[in-house]
Amino acid sequence: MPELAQQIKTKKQVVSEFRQSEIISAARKVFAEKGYMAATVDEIAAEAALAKGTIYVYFESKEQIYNAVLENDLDALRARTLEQIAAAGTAREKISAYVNARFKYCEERRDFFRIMYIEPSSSPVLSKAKAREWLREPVHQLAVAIESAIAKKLISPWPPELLAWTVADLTTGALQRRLAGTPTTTAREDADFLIEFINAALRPAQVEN
Amino acid sequence: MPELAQQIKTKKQVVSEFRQSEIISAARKVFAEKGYMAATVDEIAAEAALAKGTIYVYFESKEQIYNAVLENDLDALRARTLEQIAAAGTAREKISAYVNARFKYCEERRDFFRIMYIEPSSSPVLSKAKAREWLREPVHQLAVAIESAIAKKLISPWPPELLAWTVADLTTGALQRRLAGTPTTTAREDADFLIEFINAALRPAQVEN
DNA sequence: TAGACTGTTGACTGCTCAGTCATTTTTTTA
DNA sequence: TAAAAAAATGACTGAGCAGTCAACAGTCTA
Repeated sequence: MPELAQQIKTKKQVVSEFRQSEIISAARKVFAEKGYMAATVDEIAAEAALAKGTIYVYFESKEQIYNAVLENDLDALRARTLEQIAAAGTAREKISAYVNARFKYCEERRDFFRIMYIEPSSSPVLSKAKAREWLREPVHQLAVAIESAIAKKLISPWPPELLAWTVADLTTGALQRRLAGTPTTTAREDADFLIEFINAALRPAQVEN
Repeated sequence: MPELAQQIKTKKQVVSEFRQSEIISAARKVFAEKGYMAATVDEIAAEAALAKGTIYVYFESKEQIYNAVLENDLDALRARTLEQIAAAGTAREKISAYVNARFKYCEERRDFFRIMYIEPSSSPVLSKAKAREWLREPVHQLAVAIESAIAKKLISPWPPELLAWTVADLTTGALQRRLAGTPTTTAREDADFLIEFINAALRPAQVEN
């Protein structure tokens, strides 16, 4: 009965994945609150309403849980950002799309962003270098679009990669500030300001006649 | 013999301060490498070539050592940035001064910046909120200068505080990127690009005739 | 329903590390 | 140079926590 075996195995996997995602959700919350080092596996277990032993059935270590949380969310963020960028037409629109995608995702997944922005890179975990790797592709897409816009003289001739990273920095900075305090402005206002600011900088210098 | 007592006490204080600053230096290095949580007092002691017990003669706790490191360096950074801003004339020059002061200090005090940019805020330590407090004043000075430049129509009419924080974000972002990887550009190039970029954005929109 | 099997549990173990303090070393005083 | 004072030391203690595992609970099979 190979089909049945197949069936059983699949069911098992489904349950296992469900448990894993439950644990990841609990861990995300705890890590966002305490940071990697200060968070305990007991807390994650309590948050997930499971015993510690059960956690270790589905994950090998605290570190692996942490990596699972980050990989999961970084992957989704990357996919979404790339999607939005691809859907946009001009370089300026792609930049808007980038900024907006980040702001939106940050609102939706506050805990993930807290981990991203607040976590030390020096833990024995997925380093910020690895995380940066994940963020690289969207930024690179921006750079490509910027490059061709520069060729068409639509925007000032600056190094495209540098410009793209600058857009990323502005977005990160604004989001970090929002996460750090109680923001006095709405996310929309902040995002719009950023986009306006970037567009102003990109405006090619007026040609002297 | 009050003078002698005075003398003795002063000498004691001098020695004590010397020891403290030795410990702070060692701690800065270790914290920069490992982060607050992962760093151990034993490592700091080894780095300072002292026994752990001696550390506890001059500081009450690991947390206090950490705070001493940050307060010390944040204070110097703030003072220097304010100085440079004050010395500059126009708003644009003040912005340059801000960016340059940060870049310079970052080169000089790599370890401090590593702690600043890489440390979790969630440790039971001087929070990023407190650190932000320290960074607030220079940014505010920038905002003041920007405000009056806007009044003179020298730069685009955007919210001054927001603009000032944007300058800070750009600087922080660029420095973080430099610290994260092996930079392919010089600090000068990065700083100059930033300043150019900001100036381009600040350029008032050309008036249509 | 007995027995086998799968998933869950939380008390327990071993290790790390912040902080202590009785002892030793160095410096000062007389 | 001997006694007293100050500074430095590092072995030790207790707390906290990652990871384990023998026992238990729930589910399926014959």
